[in-house]
Amino acid sequence: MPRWKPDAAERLQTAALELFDQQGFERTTVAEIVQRAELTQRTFFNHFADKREVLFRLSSRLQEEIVREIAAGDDALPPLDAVVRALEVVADKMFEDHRAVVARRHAVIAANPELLERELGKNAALTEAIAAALQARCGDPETAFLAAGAAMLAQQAAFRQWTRPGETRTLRDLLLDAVRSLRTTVG
Amino acid sequence: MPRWKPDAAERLQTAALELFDQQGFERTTVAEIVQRAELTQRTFFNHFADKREVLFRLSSRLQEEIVREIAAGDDALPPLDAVVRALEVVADKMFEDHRAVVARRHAVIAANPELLERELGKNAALTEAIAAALQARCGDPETAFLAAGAAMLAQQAAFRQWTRPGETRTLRDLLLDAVRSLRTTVG
DNA sequence: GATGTGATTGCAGCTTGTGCAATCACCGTA
DNA sequence: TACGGTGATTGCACAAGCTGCAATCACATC
Repeated sequence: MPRWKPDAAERLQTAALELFDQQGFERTTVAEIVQRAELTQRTFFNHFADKREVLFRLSSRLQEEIVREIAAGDDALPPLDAVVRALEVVADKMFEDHRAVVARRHAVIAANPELLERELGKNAALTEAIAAALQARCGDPETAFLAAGAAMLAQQAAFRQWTRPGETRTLRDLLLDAVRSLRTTVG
Repeated sequence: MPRWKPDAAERLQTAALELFDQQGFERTTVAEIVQRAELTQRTFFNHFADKREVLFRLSSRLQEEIVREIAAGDDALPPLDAVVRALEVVADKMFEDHRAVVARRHAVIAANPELLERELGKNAALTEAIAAALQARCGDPETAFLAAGAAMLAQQAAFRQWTRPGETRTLRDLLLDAVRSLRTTVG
């Protein structure tokens, strides 16, 4: 028989999400999480740099997908459209079918300032990565940064709406709406 | 004679900034900071919620000024222009004459992921406050959010440039340039 | 002169996070 | 089958961040 039960990281994430959801992030200790996942504290910190990171297991993959999609896109597209198209593709691939889980996770994050800060950090890193991908194509760093930031702003507005109870439109449609609104508001 | 030396919070901030600048945020302990400021750890945590917060003493005042300036502005201005005007005024009042100190502080923050996350949190809170101030005037929440986010994006681009060594233009001018670039990129 | 206020302090204790060494199933190779 | 390397997990000791509670005592007020 195997020495350990498989999927330690996933078990830790699941246990953590359940506990954070029930009793809040601050009122949950790492000791409780590892007890539920039948592991030890040391193992928790082998998998995750800190207590917050357990909720962001997929963000690096998300960033890779988006950057790849930008690089694979049509070079003739204006920078903002290039990013938006990539976000559409990834929204369909990684979000659309998991609205309930994603909304649940987002509620946990939104309920705690520390987790919110971590998410902002991930978003900022993603924005930088997008800007770098754009710059590899179009050149000008400031344009790349502004296009990346604008796209992420629209994405954020769309995501907020998408996780509202009762909302049924797809994230892709909401993103396109948000881009239209942004063009009106800025232009 | 007075029981304690005055301005404890300011002394703590000064001591912390010096130490962070010399040896980095992570390599500096709260014990070192309070020793330099001639206070105790308990007093440090009476003044600041955590070790990072010592670098953000002025951010609440900054937020108040900007929100007040938006409320005091011309009601007929489109939302983005209303925010930009407020940012211009506050840039002149609180930043323009302190480029060296501000750049120094920004370098310390940029050098550490934890501090960067905290700054992103402050910026997000400021964006929400701006959006709320706009919404009190123009109504639509999504437009308010997008205008606030777009203005903060331009502000961020301008600030980056303003703190570059050798840059001599004013933050106000750089902000207006960034808004123009944003309009081009988005529109 | 009595009294209340508030900034500071000491201390005990919990939680997060790290370095280092040890364990032991699994895998490839001889 | 035997053998040695790999890698995920663990225990332990410890630094550092942060909190609750009670005590101090200059200062202001009456």
